[in-house]
Amino acid sequence: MNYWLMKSEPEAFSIDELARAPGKTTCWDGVRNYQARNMLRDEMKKGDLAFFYHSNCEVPGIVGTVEIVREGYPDHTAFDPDDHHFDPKSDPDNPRWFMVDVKLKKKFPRVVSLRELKSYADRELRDFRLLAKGNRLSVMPVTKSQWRFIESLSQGK
DNA sequence: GCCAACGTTGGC
DNA sequence: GCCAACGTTGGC
Repeated sequence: MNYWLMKSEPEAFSIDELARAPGKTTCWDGVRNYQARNMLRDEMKKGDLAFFYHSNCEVPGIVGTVEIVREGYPDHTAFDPDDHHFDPKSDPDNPRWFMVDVKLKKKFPRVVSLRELKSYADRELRDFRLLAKGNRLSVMPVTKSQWRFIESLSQGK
């Protein structure tokens, strides 16, 4: 089993919206970056777990966990001219963009903020991709030890 | 709203 | 294949 981190702008889609969604499940659409696409399409497996990260907001940080419940399949929003994520270059017969389905596992009792995560950048989170210089990936791998550490942070104060 | 750091596009 | 111009991301 592998671990991941997935970013979403809460203004576009927040963890509370996921909690209200039917079956607490949603398709993770709109990823338009090839590196992230490859992970969604090829590497994420059913049963994998991912952190839900709120980006571009007042307190950016990790707000909970989700489970991958459906593996990579074509992102249909790329085919819809009226959709914000429409991409004329994605052909239904040869889709360029992919998505997975995720189900809410747990909303953390508190936000583990980016600011807090950064305070461990020289220690437990030394190689955390989120903290790497210039990192803009919206989907990225997390190691097991990083996962455990951040989960334990979310339980404490 | 600003802007640095990227990624993509397209002319040549 | 180079690279300038442009668009996006996302913290602050």
